[in-house]
Amino acid sequence: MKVLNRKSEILKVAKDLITEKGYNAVSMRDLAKALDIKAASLYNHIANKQEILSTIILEIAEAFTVGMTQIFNEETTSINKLQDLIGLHIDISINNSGAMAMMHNDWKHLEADELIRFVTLRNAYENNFRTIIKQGINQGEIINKNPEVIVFSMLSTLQTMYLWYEKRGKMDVNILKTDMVSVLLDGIRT
Amino acid sequence: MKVLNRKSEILKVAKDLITEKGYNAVSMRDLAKALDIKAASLYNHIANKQEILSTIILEIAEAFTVGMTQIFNEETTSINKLQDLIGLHIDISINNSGAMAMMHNDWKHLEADELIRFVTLRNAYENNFRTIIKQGINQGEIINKNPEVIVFSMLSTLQTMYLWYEKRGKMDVNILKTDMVSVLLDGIRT
DNA sequence: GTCTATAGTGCGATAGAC
DNA sequence: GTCTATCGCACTATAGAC
Repeated sequence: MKVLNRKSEILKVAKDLITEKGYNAVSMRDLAKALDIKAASLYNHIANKQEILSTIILEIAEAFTVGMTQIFNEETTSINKLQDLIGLHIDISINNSGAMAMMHNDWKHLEADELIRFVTLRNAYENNFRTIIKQGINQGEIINKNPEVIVFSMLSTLQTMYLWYEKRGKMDVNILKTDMVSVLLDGIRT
Repeated sequence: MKVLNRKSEILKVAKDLITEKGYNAVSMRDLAKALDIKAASLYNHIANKQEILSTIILEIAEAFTVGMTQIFNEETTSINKLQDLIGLHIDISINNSGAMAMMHNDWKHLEADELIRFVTLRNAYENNFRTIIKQGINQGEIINKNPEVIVFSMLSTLQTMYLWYEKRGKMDVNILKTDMVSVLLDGIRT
C-alpha cells in the first residue's frame, strides 16, 4: 500500500464524506475534523472547496473517456463493444464508488470551465454510446427499437450501479459481469 | 386551471428551484425572491425549510405506494404486473419530474420521522417489486437469472426516467410505454 | 504544515408593526 | 399576509505566528 501525500489523503477523506452527505452538506470544518486538523490548514494543500469537487469528478470522467475511446475503436461487433462497456462500468464503479456518487449527484455544483469540461466529456461519451447502438441496429445485430430508449435504459442502469453494489454485500465481480451482460443485452439482441 | 392557494404556490416554486440546484443550495431567501416576497413571509405558510422537503417527497412516495399496492394485488401474470408498473412510473414521472428529482437526490436530507417513513415506503416498494420478479421466475414466465440483477436493472431505469424525459423533447407517451416495455421486458421473458 | 484569530458573508428563523 | 429589523450561528477563506 502506497503512502499517500497530504493532498491525496485530503481528497480521499473528502470523497467519503461528500458521498455520504452531499457536497453542500460537508463543510471545510467537517473535512478538517475528519483529518484531525483545523479548517485553515486545508488551505495549504488545496486552493478552495471547489478544487476538491472538480478534481474528483473530472478524474473519474476522464477515466470513462479513456475507456470509451479504446472500446469505440476496437475492430469487433457492436454487441462485443457493449459487453466491454458493461465491464468498464463495473470495474470503475467497484473501485471508485465515492467518486461515482459525486459525479452522479454533485456535478451541477461545478463552476465555469470545469462545468463545461465535464458536460463536454459526458456528451461525447453518450454520443459514442448512441453510435455503437445505431451501428448495431444497422448491422442487424441489435433489434430495431428506438435507439434512444435503448441507450437510456442501459446507461441509467450502468450509471447507478455503484449505489446498488454498495448496498448489497458486494457479489463476485465475474458473476456480476455475466448476469449484467445477460440482462442488459439479451433483450436487445436479434 | 385551478387557482392555487399560497402554500401550494410556494411548494410548486420550491420544487422547481430545488430540482435545478439541490435542496441545500436553495436558501429561503432564494425561494422568497422567486415569489417576490421577503423570506420572513414564507413562515406564515410553512413551519420551516424541512417541511418543504418532506411534503414534496412523501407525497410522491405515497403515490408510488398506492399504485404498487393496486398492481401487486391484480389477478394476472407477473409480466403483466411489470408492464403495469412501467406504465405507473412513466405516468408519475411525466407529471411530476420536479418531485421525482427531489425524491432521487434529496431524500437523504430528510430528518427523523420523515426519513424513517420514506425509507420504509421505499423498502416496501422494492420488496414488492422483487416478489413479483421471483413469482415470475417460479411460474416460468421470467428467465432464471439472478433476481437482484433484474430488479436493479429495471428499477434504475424507471427511477431515472424523469431525467431523460425532460432532456429530450418529450416523446409521445404511448410510444414511450411501448418501447420501454419492449426493451425492459423482452430481455427477461422466457 | 499546522495553529489561533478573525474578517466577511449568508444562513434559518423570530418578534412585532402594519 | 407581508414587511423591517435582527438574533445567533455556520460558513469559506485569509493573515500571520510558530
